[in-house]
Amino acid sequence: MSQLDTKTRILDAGEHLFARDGFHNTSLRTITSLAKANLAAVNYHFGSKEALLRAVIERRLLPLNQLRKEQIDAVLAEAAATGTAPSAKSLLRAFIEPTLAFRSAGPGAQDFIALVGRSMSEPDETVRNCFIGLVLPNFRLFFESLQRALPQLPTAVLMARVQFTLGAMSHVMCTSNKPPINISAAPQPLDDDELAEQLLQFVSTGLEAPQ
Amino acid sequence: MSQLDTKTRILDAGEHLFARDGFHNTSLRTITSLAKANLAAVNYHFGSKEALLRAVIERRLLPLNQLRKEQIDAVLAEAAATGTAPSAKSLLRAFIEPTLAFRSAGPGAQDFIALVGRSMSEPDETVRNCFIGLVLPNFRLFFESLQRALPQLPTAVLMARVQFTLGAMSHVMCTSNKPPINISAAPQPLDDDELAEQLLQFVSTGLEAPQ
DNA sequence: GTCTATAGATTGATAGAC
DNA sequence: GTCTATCAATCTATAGAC
Repeated sequence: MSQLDTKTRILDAGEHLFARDGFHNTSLRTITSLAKANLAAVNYHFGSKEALLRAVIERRLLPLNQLRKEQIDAVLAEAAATGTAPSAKSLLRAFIEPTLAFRSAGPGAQDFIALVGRSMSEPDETVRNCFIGLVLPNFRLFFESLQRALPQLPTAVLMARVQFTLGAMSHVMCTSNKPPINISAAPQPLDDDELAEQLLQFVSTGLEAPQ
Repeated sequence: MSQLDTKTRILDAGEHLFARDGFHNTSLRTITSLAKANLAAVNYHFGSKEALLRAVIERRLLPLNQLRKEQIDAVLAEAAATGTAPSAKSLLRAFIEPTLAFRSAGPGAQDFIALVGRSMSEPDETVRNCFIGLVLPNFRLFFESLQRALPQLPTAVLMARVQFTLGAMSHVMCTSNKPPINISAAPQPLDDDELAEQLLQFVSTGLEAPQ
C-alpha cells in the first residue's frame, strides 16, 4: 500500500474503513493513520469527508455499472437476433455475476462490494443519496429488461420480486466481508462460486414463480 | 407522546431516530429534544447511549421472538400430530408473518422493524452484537425446523438459501420505513399484506427449488 | 426525577510554514 | 504536496443544586 501515491492510499483506507465500521463511525484521523498520510491530506485531495466517500464509491462503481450494462445489452442483443424474448435467468446472471465476481478484482474490491451491499438499505442520507444516484440508471435498465422477459407479471408484482432479489443479493454482498450470523454449525460452507450459483438459482426460481 | 412518562418518551424517540439516521449518526441531544426530556435523563434512566439502544431493541424484540417461537412450535406440533414432516412454506409463514405483521402494532413498531432489518447486516459491532445475541436462538429454531422440512438439502445449501431468505426479508423490513429506490414508475405499489404474501411466495419457491 | 453547568475527549476543517 | 498547530463545534457523560 505504501508505494502508491497518497490519494490512492487514502481511497483504499477509506474504502476499507467505511465498509467495516460505517461512514459516521469512521474518523478522518483513523483513515489517514491507516493510509500513512497526513490528516490535512484528505481535505487537500478531496475537499471533505463526504467528497471522499463519493470518490471511494465512484472509483469502482462506474466500471461495475459499465460491466453490468454490457452483459445485459449482450443478452438483449442475443434475444433480438433470434427474435425471442430474453430469459429472466440470463438477465439475472448478467446482473448478478459481474457484481459478485467483482470481489475477486483485488483485496479492496471485497470491502467495496460489502459497502455497496449495505448502501442499498442505508439509513443515512449522505451515503444513500450518493449511492442511489450512481446505480439508478443501471437498475432501471435491468428492470425494464426483466419486464420484457416476464410480460405476464403486473408491474407492481415484478417490482416486489426485484426488490426481494436485490435484498437477497445485497445481504450476500454485505456478509461476503465478515462471518455471517452463525445459525448452524455447518460442516463446510459453500465457496464464493457455489454461493453465487445458488443465489442465481434461488432468485430466478422466485422471480419466475407463477402468481 | 407527551403524556407518557419520560423513560417511554426517550425509548420512542430513540427507536425513531436510530431507525431513521443510524446509531452513530444520532446524538443524545437530538433524542432528548424530540422526547422533550432533559439531556441528563438518558444517563439517569438507562446508563449510557449504548444501554439505551439495547433497551430500545429488547422492548419489542423479546415479545416478537416469543410470537415467532409460538408459531413455529404450532407448526411442528401439527406435523407431529399427523406424523408428517412440517412443510417449508408453513414454517416460513410462521417466521415471516409475525415479523411483518408487527409493523401494525403501532406507529413506533414500523420504525422498529426497519431498525431490525438493518441490524441484520449492520457493520457496527455495537448494534450487531446487541441484535445477534437476542435473535440467535430464534433463528436456530427456525433453521433446525427447516432441516426437518427439507431433509434432502445439504446443510450448506439450506444455510445459503436461508441466508437469501433473510436478506430478502430484511430488505423489505428496511424499506417499509421510507420509499424504496424508485426503479420504476409503478402505477400502484402493493400494500403491506400483498407484499408479505408475495415475499412468502418468492422465498418458499426459492427454498424448495430442486438442486 | 429533573435540571444547569461543565468536564473531557473527539470531531471535521483550515491557516500558514516549508 | 506535505506538514504542524489549532479553531470551533460537537459529542457522551457526570457532578451537584433543587
